[in-house]
Amino acid sequence: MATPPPTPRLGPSHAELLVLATIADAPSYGYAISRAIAAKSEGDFTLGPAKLYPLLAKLEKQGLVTTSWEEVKSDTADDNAKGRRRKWYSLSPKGTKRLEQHIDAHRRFTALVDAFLPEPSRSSRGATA
Amino acid sequence: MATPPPTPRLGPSHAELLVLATIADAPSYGYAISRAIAAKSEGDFTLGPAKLYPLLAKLEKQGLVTTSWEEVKSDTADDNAKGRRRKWYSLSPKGTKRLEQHIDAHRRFTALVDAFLPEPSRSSRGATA
DNA sequence: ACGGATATATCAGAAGCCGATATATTCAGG
DNA sequence: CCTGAATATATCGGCTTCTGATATATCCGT
Repeated sequence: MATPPPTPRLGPSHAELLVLATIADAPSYGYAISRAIAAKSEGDFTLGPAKLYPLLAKLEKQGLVTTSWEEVKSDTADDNAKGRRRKWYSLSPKGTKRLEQHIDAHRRFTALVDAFLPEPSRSSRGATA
Repeated sequence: MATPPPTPRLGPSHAELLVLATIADAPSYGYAISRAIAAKSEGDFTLGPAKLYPLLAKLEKQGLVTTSWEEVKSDTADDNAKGRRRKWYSLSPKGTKRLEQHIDAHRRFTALVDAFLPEPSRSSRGATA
């Protein structure tokens, strides 16, 4: 189901955290990152190209990720064919640190929300239904 | 302390969630809301006037909150004195629903983050090292 | 009476978001 | 083989929102 219209949108920190977390596991490239997030969230959270690529460019510019191009040639392709390009993103040490900051901030934010919502049943994970 | 410069900033959904959660407990007014959030987060998260008041105006416009003015007169004040004004914000039924959506989205986001971070030690709070 | 806290609010410049659009290649089906 | 969908990257324009600064006015402690 994945919830019909999730009124609240994702903020910039959200997107940055998700992207960094995605490539922390293993290096990946734009399109795959977008798919991975959509897949793992079952469509709840999506990162369109217009949001993703500028974000990746920003991360690269800030030295949080390192990049490299891969030429994806088909079997039938001519040797001179340019093929399709993939730009791979890896987490730099700086990016790892930033990710930790994001996670920490997220955890603090969660604690803050919990502080405003004393309901005991809500915050615990698991026990979904 | 409260972490020196928390690089990741708060997004719009973050702010909306916090404001709605704050007045869910009991009605409040702008300045108090700002203080409450800063206090409960120990200064980690702050909502300045330029962010708060436009946001409150938006919430009111969308019918998520209902408002009323209070005239705060001092004991020594003349009866004709205008006094200081407080604009109180209460959560409307619509706002309650929106808050639940926010909380739900936040929980799903948290689960998504956890999905990318299989480390078992991470999701529990404390033990920062 | 003075400064700091209370209390609300706006402005201008910057940043970021979203849907649409562009380009090009590869793959699957008819 | 040809067409359309998927893969893959990227930008544009309009709009919303963020941020720091500024503005106004009152109340309280010393």
